Amino acid sequence: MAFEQLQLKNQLCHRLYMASNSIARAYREPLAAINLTYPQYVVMMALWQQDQITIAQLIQTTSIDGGAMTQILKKMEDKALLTIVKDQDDKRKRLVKLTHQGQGLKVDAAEVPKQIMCKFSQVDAAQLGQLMQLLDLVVGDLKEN
Amino acid sequence: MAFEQLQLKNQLCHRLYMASNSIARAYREPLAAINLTYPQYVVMMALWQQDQITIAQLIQTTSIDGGAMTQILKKMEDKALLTIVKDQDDKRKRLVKLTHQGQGLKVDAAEVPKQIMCKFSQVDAAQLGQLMQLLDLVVGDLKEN
DNA sequence: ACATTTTAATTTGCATGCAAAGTATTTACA
DNA sequence: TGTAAATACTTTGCATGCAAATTAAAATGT
Repeated sequence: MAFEQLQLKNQLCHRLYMASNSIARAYREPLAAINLTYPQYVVMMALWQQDQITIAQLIQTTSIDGGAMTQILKKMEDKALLTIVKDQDDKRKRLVKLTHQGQGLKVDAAEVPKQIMCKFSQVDAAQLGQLMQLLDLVVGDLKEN
Repeated sequence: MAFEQLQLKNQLCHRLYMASNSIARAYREPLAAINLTYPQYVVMMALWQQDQITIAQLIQTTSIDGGAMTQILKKMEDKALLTIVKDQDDKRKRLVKLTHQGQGLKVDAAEVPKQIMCKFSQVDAAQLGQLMQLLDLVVGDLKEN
């Protein structure tokens, strides 16, 4: 029997696993400088894009797990980056809102992507674009069942 | 000031985050059928490729964190998939060895990649190959420094 | 209106990823 | 040779990702 399919080096999943961990690791230092973890940074990016959204919308935008989101938001609220208030129209929902401090962090955060881009020497911008397109296709294929 | 770099939809890291989680999620069911978690599956693939290696070699091959590896191997040993013995030449080292049962699992595991490939409809084999190459470049760039 | 179902969040338990500290051996070096 | 440095693992603490159970509130159906 042929087991090429079980060769680690032929596995897309393992490439993604390594690439995802690698880039998360690369973000760790720059993000630590502004006191954010990676998922917290993703939440901030979502809120800088659109503020005053429900937790469900935040989950939708970020693809972060709901169970994790509760914990992440709690820590971010402790750091006074945002506040969470009940939606008066639908009391099941809770609205997430950036604080002044949370909004201000955007300026410092803008440095983070630049620092990351500096790390790329073998890959050019066109290839990164192509890579993102391919990743979108993969995510799309895996989305529905 | 322009903040395009902080747009979530322009971030490679977020694409990788989603793609990696998506594919890990896709593996969950098929792997549960053979009672393996994803990292455990990676360890098994490494061992099916080369058995009787040290934990350091296993870490090198799989890119799994050392601290996590200890725990993962412990659970796999409990499931009787492998055994761990001290290397008599260098007593710091420990050798990981598949059990008969661990070796036998390879046949069932061979079905897993096939089931995953079935999920891809938008992406063809050539694109998957290209994607893997690009991911290698990214990992390479992020490796040093 | 009332019960059922659906939606929005939180909570809990398990399995990592990762940094940092700790232990046991082995190597290297003065 | 004796001590410092390096190597191979393990342990611990924190932050998720995810599934499953739970709670609260709103929407549906009869």
